[in-house]
Amino acid sequence: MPTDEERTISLRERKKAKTMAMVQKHALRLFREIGYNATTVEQIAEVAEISPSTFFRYFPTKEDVILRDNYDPLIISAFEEQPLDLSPLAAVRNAMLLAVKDMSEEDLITVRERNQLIMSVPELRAATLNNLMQTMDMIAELIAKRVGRSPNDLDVRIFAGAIIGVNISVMQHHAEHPDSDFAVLLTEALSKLESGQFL
Amino acid sequence: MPTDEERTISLRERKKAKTMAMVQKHALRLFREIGYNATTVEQIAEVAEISPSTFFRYFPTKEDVILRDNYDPLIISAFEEQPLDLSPLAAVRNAMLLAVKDMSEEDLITVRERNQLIMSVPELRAATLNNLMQTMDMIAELIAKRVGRSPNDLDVRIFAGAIIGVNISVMQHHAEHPDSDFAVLLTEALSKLESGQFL
DNA sequence: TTACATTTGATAGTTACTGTCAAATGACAC
DNA sequence: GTGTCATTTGACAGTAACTATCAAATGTAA
Repeated sequence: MPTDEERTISLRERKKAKTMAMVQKHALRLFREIGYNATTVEQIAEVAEISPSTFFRYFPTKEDVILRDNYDPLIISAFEEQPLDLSPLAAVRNAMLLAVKDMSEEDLITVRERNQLIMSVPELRAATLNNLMQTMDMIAELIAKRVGRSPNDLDVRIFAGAIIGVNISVMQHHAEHPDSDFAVLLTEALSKLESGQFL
Repeated sequence: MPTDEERTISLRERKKAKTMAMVQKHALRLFREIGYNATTVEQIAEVAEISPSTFFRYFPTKEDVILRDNYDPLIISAFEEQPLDLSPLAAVRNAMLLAVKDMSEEDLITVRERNQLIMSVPELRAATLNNLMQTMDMIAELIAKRVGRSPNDLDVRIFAGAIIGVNISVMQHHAEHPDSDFAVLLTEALSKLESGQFL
């Protein structure tokens, strides 16, 4: 008995989604079991029962199998719902929190494990930081629109940079202290940024 | 007639330094002329008149030929000379500025060109951001010592993160606006961070 | 000049990734 | 169902960034 989704999404699309999920699952497992660099794409392809060519059709790089995520759109839509009387930073903070709060307990565990892996593998960390620059640009655009400035305005950019920098610290801390609550950490950190009183 | 340096440093060491400089010079030129990805290590080795094996002895990765720098030690020593009555952020700001001010006009041009290249090549940008995390850790350590806290203290880390984030924004802006004065930009940016009044 | 330590180049791998093409598979009209 | 078309897949042959190894070349120091 097909669900709603299965009715609207074609068999082809369903198979693709399934394959992609399987590949990611096996890849994450292998990376944790024998290490990121020690795991070859060939091995991943083998356990996921696809050819190496197909692997690269789904994921342009080996890194991508871990890094692919979609938080930015979530943040964008959450940000645009924030009341205009909030300060820019409060709006960003709420938007980021909403994106986190939307996740199930299970998702949070996955995210945490993923984060630990990323932070411990230089290649993954570098690629993640690179992605964060896109997020930074996105934040700059959102803020710029809100305060009626250009996204290229240096002040806007600095603001976005500080937010991302704080995020990186929190990610790092969270990877080292897995029991901490990411949402709480992030809220506090961004509040300190607003007051200018870090220490 | 050998100079002071030539007297204290062996022929072997002098040759190595010369080779390394040559390789970097040719690599930078080729990257700018035909692009980073289009330039192979083999090509660089050929024009620098060394074997590819030797290239990798000098530089562990192709990226490294561009990214290798030594600003951190400069910042450390400059930081430790800052009077204790300065705020932590003022001390960091002064230390970073001193590291920049120490450079000759020619150095500044090289740094600027290097920065433009780095920011325009994803691989180089990613690796640079990764390196900046080390700088972030270093700043956290310096600050921690100064205010008598642990380098793992989250507040200290957040502070260091914000500083690095601001730095990234300034680097990005400087790459897009080569005529701007990096030192001035950075000073203003870090001041805004201190007051908490970005916008 | 000799004896030793370090550096270099040649060679043969491995692995992430790219391009191409024919075979397999799903979509859709009938 | 059946045939036709578009999409997806796998096999194959490459490229380029590294890695490991070993003998030849070169600097060092007595």
